[in-house]
Amino acid sequence: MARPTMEDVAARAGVSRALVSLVFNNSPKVSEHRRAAVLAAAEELGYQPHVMARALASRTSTVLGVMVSDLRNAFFADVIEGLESAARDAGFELVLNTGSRNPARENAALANLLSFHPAGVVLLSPVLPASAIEAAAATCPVVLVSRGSRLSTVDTVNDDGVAGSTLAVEHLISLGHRRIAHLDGGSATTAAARRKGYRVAMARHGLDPLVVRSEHTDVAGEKAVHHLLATVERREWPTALFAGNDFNAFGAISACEEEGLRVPEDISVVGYDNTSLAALKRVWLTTIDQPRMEMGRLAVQALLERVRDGRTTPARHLLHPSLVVRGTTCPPTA
Amino acid sequence: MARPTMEDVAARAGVSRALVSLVFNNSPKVSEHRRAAVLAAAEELGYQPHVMARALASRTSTVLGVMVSDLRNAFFADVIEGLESAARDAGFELVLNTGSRNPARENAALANLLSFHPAGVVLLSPVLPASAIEAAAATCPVVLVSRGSRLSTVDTVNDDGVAGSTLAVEHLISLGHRRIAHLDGGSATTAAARRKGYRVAMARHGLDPLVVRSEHTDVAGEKAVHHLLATVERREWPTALFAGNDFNAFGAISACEEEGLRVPEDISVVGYDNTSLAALKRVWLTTIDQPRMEMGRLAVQALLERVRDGRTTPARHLLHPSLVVRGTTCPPTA
DNA sequence: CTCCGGCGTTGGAGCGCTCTATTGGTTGGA
DNA sequence: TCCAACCAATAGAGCGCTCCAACGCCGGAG
Repeated sequence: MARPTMEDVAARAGVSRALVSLVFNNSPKVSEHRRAAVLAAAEELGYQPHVMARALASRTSTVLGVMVSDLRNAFFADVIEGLESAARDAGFELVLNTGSRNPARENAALANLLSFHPAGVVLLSPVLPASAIEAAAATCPVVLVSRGSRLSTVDTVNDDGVAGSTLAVEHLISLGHRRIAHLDGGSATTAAARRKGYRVAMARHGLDPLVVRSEHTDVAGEKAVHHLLATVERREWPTALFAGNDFNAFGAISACEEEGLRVPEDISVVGYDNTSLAALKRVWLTTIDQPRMEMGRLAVQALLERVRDGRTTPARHLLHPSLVVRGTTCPPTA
Repeated sequence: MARPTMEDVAARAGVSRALVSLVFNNSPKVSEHRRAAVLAAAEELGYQPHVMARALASRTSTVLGVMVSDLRNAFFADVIEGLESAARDAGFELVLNTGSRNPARENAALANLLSFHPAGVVLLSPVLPASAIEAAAATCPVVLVSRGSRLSTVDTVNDDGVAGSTLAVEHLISLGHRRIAHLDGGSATTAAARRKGYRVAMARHGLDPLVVRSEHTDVAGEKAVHHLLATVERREWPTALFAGNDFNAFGAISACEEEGLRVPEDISVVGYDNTSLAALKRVWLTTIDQPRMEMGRLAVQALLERVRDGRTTPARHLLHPSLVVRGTTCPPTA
């Protein structure tokens, strides 16, 4: 278990420890034959530089802390893949932590991350109070994903929920729909922007908005539709539904079918998020896709700009979502 | 950004650096009033011990490396939650990495993890060659999750796929089914055990097995069912399907409905994995649940036993899956 | 033949911490 | 009264590495 150190490599290669260090930081001022000797010795011993020792000595960290509010949410998995690939390219490593959408645990998780003295910290949709985020930002660069902030010390990466909703509504309108209801995401952080985009888009076309209070779950989507159909006169029924997210859409589709409405012939449904669920052949949901990997990459980039280029102005990335047309939308039947 | 060190705290509290160290390792041999003074000073300065420096000095690491072959798979998210909670309880931190189910990238990810000189490494369903795993095990304790191994230097944590299949088959038989087909998982690592359990359980009840080659995806499940129904005489059609996993089951259900078979009235379906998909109200799939969090916890425990208690014999955890009865199974209609 | 500049190389200090050995001060039993 | 025993506290070495200042060496200019 005792792993070889730089000293061991130096001894075996017949050089000084400093030279080994230079080789491993591929300094140009090392003669070719020495470099080869060092590399050979390292190879034979199975030597691998000690990240922590390096961090300590160089006073710079290659660690990027990542706090995920909810690992189970597949959305974050994609963002993390983006983070990971960007981090690897830049020579950084990720240290991951979960907060389970609980402020106290998120705080502990964040403290934990900070104890690594990381180069930067990425918070994925944290439920932390702004004060905690501000405190962290005093320590190292912080970037928020899927959560806004006014703090000038933190960067943010979000999808443009207003634009996403607009895409959904415009798509439905272009198909010929005019009575389009929105199943609202309630208290979810992303819900407000989506609702706003819906309202604005509807207004632009002179259409009356119809917002049904719901949540980002399949059960809520189901309930909302039953409620909607029960309270609205039949001939006033919407011909299209724009759900707050894919799960909600899934529940909404179930409810529609239970009510004897075929999707999409009788009623079109659009989701949001483009989760793996939406791509299942059976569901084949028309939905709004957020560039998740890209969001991860941008988060890392924002961090690096602060670390390497010394940027101090806040970066505000608002990414453009895109429409993924699948099988749950079609023109309304006259 | 310059963070306070132990030296700063010591100076402010009017004690030596060593005393501060003792306080932070809550040694019993520190007088109460000094402890209070140190804690107060640390609080005022916002001091937080530097994990890396500590690791270096103590020659022990509190880092647990985790390599996830595929972060997108929600299965691993649950396992990681288990790892995380167990690690936190034991005072360890997770360093995470992804391999994207690509041997070369997994190798790089593993090397990366090892450069932290972690206390141990958890590999979640790696596709790495055994030799790479063996090499890693020479460096620090290694535990494999959802992947077997003969190496005596590594521990393993798996679910008992044979037992899981048995549960599924016994459930169907107890409902009165006798013609039960299995939609095989093909090359997936877990498929062999599931297939075997199916065969054994069927044989025990004197029933003829019917294995349909498939994959762990919804599209494959759909295809398999269409193929099955096309090649088997109608009166010989199975009354129940045991799918290789939930996705496969989902596709299978779609296909059944397309063929005019109602689920579960005309045909029962059992999945495997109890993914979040299975719990969706619309799907409400009877399936086999793996104790994923528990698997994560056991993985950490296995590591700790090697690190702390010096265990050198391999641990082989085979966890018992359980049956989750939902809405896709019922007695066959005579 | 001496001197200088530059290159490849090295010693050593130090990053923030732990840990062993040791100090100085207090008790309590002989 | 003295010393062993004990306790709280500390000095200092060292973990594996980086980085700066300084070194020896060589070739070419003077």
